[in-house]
Amino acid sequence: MRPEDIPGIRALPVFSQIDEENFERLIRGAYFQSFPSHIELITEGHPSDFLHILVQGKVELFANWEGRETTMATVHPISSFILAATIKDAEYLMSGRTVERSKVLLIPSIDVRNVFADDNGFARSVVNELAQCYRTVVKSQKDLKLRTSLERLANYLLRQRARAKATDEFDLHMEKKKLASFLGMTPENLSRAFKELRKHGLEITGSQVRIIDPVALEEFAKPSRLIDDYSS
Amino acid sequence: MRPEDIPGIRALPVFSQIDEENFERLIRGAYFQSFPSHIELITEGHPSDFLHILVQGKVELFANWEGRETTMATVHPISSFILAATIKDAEYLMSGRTVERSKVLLIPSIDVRNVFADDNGFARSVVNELAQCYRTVVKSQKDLKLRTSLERLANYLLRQRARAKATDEFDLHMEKKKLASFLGMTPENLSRAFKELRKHGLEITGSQVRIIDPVALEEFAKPSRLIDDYSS
DNA sequence: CGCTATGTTGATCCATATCAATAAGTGTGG
DNA sequence: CCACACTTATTGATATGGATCAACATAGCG
Repeated sequence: MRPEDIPGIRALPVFSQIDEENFERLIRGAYFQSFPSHIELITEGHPSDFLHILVQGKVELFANWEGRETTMATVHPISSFILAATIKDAEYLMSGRTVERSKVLLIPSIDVRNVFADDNGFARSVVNELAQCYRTVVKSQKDLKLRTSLERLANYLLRQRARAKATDEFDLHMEKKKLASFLGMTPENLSRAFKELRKHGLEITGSQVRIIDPVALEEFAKPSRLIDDYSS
Repeated sequence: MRPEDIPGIRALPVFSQIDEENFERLIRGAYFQSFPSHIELITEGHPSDFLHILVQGKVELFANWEGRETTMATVHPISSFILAATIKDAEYLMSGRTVERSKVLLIPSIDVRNVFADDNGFARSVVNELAQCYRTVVKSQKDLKLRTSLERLANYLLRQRARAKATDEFDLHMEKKKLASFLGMTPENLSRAFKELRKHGLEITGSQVRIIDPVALEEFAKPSRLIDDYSS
């Protein structure tokens, strides 16, 4: 564990309220590992041995059933993933793979559970983290059940725009294939959906998105605080 | 608050690790309320004033967007709902209405947050509860994205069978209309799906389900521990 | 530079939604 | 307790969003 990496980890919301001594305990057994792209880090159904913290790169969480596969989420630095499985000492519900060169901090799950049992500040941070995760999935569920794929795409793009500090030109930071899977559609359908959104003030060239007419796009997408606001 | 109701509340997992004194503090400001059927208890977008605990009856959690509506979950006694919003002091993401005469314990959210801040056992119970909620929604998301509506119905029925202690004859404890919405389909489609499942060993008369051939149904549904096991 | 995976476009198919008409429940008030 | 009204459930006909299949273009990578 390189000393210069510690502050970033320490600053994570999930570790913010933790006692200094217990934080030491946590990272004592932890270690960084670098992975090339397209490496499966965790596999659904396996027990949680490590809490993963993505420090650099990008990780896709996905799930399989009967030969089908779907992208559930993308993890960006710096954030932890599969916290719930670690705390519950349960098996992973999702698999995770790198989509680019990534650096991950691996904290033995047993240490996480031990510190969780001892450190009251940490327990409260975990609550916040899990409440956030839960509410995010609920929003995503509403998105899936209440909207058509075209509406989901339009709202997704508006959320990306907000993340990109409201600039009207930004990059899809994802292969279209994965974006399609994330949005619950096929690549072909996504391709056509992008064309369809030209009617609502959108342009796309490769992975470069340009929102020509934000008002028109919003008018079509009808974003909702209760679905699209990922800050609460 | 009637004394005879307390033990059931106290026994809830979410209150199990709480200090006696703090439990008192929690229920001091709490009160029971009885509602007829079809009453909206909470509304999405509103701030969380009370943690709700359903003691008797049944409550449907649902969500709206642009005139559309979908059933997200059904709450059965005895369990709390909208815990995440209460802890985070955030607005509700779902609305809730009674679907039959129900009795609900209302605990002021402010008390819940105060006790959460003071009581370490409670903080840990909340973690368990939220981790459970999170994993349940993730499973439900996988169900939605990886399966067709027919497969979702078949697996739903197998889960109900497990809940009914593996008896092959049981009641749908829900209107078909709501079941359809919960499963992400229309009532018409559900009606046809039930008929289709006759090929796979299922019979239904009104709300009475009979699984004639559990093996055939499982063979079709292909239930998965990582989607359908609601105990972990 | 060429192989392989991704993306696009067109044609077609299918699952599911929508529309419409009954039928069957269910709750309410007389 | 019955009758009416209203909601829910079923069934059929049709429409459509989205999937699948296929061919080709493009781009990223070794």
